[in-house]
Amino acid sequence: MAGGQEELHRRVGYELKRAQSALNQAMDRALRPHGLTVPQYACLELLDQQPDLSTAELARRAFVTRQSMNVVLRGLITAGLVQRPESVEHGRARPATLSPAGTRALSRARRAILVIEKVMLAPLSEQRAARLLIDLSTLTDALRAED
Amino acid sequence: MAGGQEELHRRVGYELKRAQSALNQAMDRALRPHGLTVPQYACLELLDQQPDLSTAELARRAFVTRQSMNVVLRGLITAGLVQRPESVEHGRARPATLSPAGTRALSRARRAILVIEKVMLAPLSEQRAARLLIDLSTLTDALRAED
DNA sequence: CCCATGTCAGTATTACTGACATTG
DNA sequence: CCAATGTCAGTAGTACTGACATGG
Repeated sequence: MAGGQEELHRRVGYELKRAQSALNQAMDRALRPHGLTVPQYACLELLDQQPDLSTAELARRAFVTRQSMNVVLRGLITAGLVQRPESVEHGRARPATLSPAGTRALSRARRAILVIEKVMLAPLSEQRAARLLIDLSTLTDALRAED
Repeated sequence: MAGGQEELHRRVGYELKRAQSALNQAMDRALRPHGLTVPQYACLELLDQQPDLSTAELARRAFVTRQSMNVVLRGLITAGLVQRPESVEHGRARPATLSPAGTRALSRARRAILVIEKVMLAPLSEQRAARLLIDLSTLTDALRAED
């Protein structure tokens, strides 16, 4: 109950930032040879997991605004990795899907990323890694519940 | 040994990003009324913990380049929160320090940030929070060791 | 009317690389 | 000569806000 909690509080932001910074840098280095940025890779993963997502939906899942996601998406379309219909019969949302080239690019990029994630988790036991993910998720939910 | 590890690997990047995104957003909202950005606040904290750091040293501790830190620092100097000597007797490094106004601004901002960090850690026991920080640090070190 | 979406426009901040002079 | 620092310049990519039209 003493100052121990204060210390924890002061460090959680720092450790999170440090971890994300290291991961981001490592991912960026790994993706560069593939001509992808980290947000672009994230977008490809989202579309692979669930095709036909709209820009707005992709934005929510990547934690950015529609406008930012639109820029990322445009880059991927220009590169021929993502396709979107010019118009749709119903509604405004134009669902995006991976092109064959996009699927191939994601496949290659994913291999590089998996190596990084494996290295990162290597020092932890499987149980401990699982608990880490749960706790991270708990933190996030606590923050988002404050809105 | 089965596909369980694959699953963990696939999720660690996502959970880290999600947590950082939520924290960043919350901090940004909390700091805006104080006229500070997240990197600016981080810089003030670093200078409070250890005054007279050079731009390059601040950059290393904030995980950015000298050039980026210089921009952040210039904003803080313009706002009158940080002071740097025009020239130094010895060497090139110009140590930065908090001005009285900077100390006051940091003090106010820190209160807002501590609330956020407290909310974030509230769902975890002290022991579990401590373990989380240790594990995060371990992950980061594993990544950085790869360079 | 309301809400979500897509999109245009403008801007800010952070962040990077490259280059160069300076200091020890 | 070399390493670290500060700094100028240019650029990229992400991200934001504001605004407006459209579709259900």
